[in-house]
Amino acid sequence: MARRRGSHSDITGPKIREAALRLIAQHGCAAVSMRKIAEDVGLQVGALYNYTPDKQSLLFDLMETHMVDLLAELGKLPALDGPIEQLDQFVRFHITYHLPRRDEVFVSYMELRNLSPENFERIQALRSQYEGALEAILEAGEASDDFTFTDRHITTLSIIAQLTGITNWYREDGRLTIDEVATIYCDLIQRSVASAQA
Amino acid sequence: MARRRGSHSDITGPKIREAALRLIAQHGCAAVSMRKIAEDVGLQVGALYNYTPDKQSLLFDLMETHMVDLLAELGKLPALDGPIEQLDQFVRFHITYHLPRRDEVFVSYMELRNLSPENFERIQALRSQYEGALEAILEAGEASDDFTFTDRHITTLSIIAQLTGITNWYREDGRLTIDEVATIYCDLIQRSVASAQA
DNA sequence: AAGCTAACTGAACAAGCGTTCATTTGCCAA
DNA sequence: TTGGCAAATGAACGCTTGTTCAGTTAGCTT
Repeated sequence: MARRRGSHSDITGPKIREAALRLIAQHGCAAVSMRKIAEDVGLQVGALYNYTPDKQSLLFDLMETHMVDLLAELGKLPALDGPIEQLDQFVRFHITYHLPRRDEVFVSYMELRNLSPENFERIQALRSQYEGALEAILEAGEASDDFTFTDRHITTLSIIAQLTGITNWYREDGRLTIDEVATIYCDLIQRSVASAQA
Repeated sequence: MARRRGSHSDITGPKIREAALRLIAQHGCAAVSMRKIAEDVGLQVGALYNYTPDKQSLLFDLMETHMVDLLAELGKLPALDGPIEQLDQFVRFHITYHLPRRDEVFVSYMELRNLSPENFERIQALRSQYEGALEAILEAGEASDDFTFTDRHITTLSIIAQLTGITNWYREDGRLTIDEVATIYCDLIQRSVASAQA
């Protein structure tokens, strides 16, 4: 066989995805044309269609990849015993995973409304899986009397929002390292759910 | 004088703003054309330009109006004595003001990147003012030993993110009233900043 | 009733959009 | 060295975009 798919494709494919991710995060999906993505990579528009059937699929692929990768990494965490330790682990994982991936997070949250209904549902399902992991920790903590809250599900969503909000203000060259931010949030969140000390 | 500005203008102006806000919140600024806004109101495109010089100004106006109104309402709150009461008041105000204004909140947060640099700065300044009000409460609570946290500014941003996230999942026809949500969040947030009991 | 003018129409503008495809390029296997 | 095919080009498609503007409509003021 001569010239299998992959000689340039291995390089160009990821380059397109990287450019698309960066540009869409910056300007929004509807504001970034296929031509601008191609220009950023150094191609003509037509070439993009060797890598994606259409713009919608490209957007969906970026979002799905992010969510799948996130869940895969979450699954690799070592199992811990107590809910308090598990909550710390989750919070720290969320922060250290998300902060170096600002573009992915931005796109995955802001471009949901530009997905077709079926694509939207698939991303939502992945997101629910992630939220479910946190809610399970809260449930365990409730059972062991480590945690107390008025409404478990809302507490889950509250914590997720709190954590995801970090990507809106965190700057790598700011005064805090990712680890310091993680420590601050572990403290805030543990206190917000901790049962009153006996 | 005959036919002063205002005979139809009083009605059409707000109708355009309402339609623009709703459509932009739903689809994003770049995805909503001036023609779609006009169609929604029942006009031809050209008529819109009697009310806004261009699309950018329309978007900015929607965002600025929201922020200015928000700050005005915040300013009307009765002054309370203790930081704990002030924090409760702020949280409850944020929730009751924002939840019935989902479109405004959505647009004000998601369309920041579609603003020109100078318009962006003006909105950011208004937002900082709002965050400053919360930070002042936290500062007072720190001084009175009611509150304890690792980093005051980050705690401020964290609480704002936590509160603003509510608009992403709250549904008017859901199982909780706005007041119930407010109570849950007052509890969560108070516990996350409260000093250990003596 | 008449006339003024705010409000709106409808057509036009150049530019840009997503997508398609016949054609060219250039690397690799033979 | 040559043939084959993946990869990229470049032009074209019909359509939509934001914005402008000369002209039409209609309601208030006199």
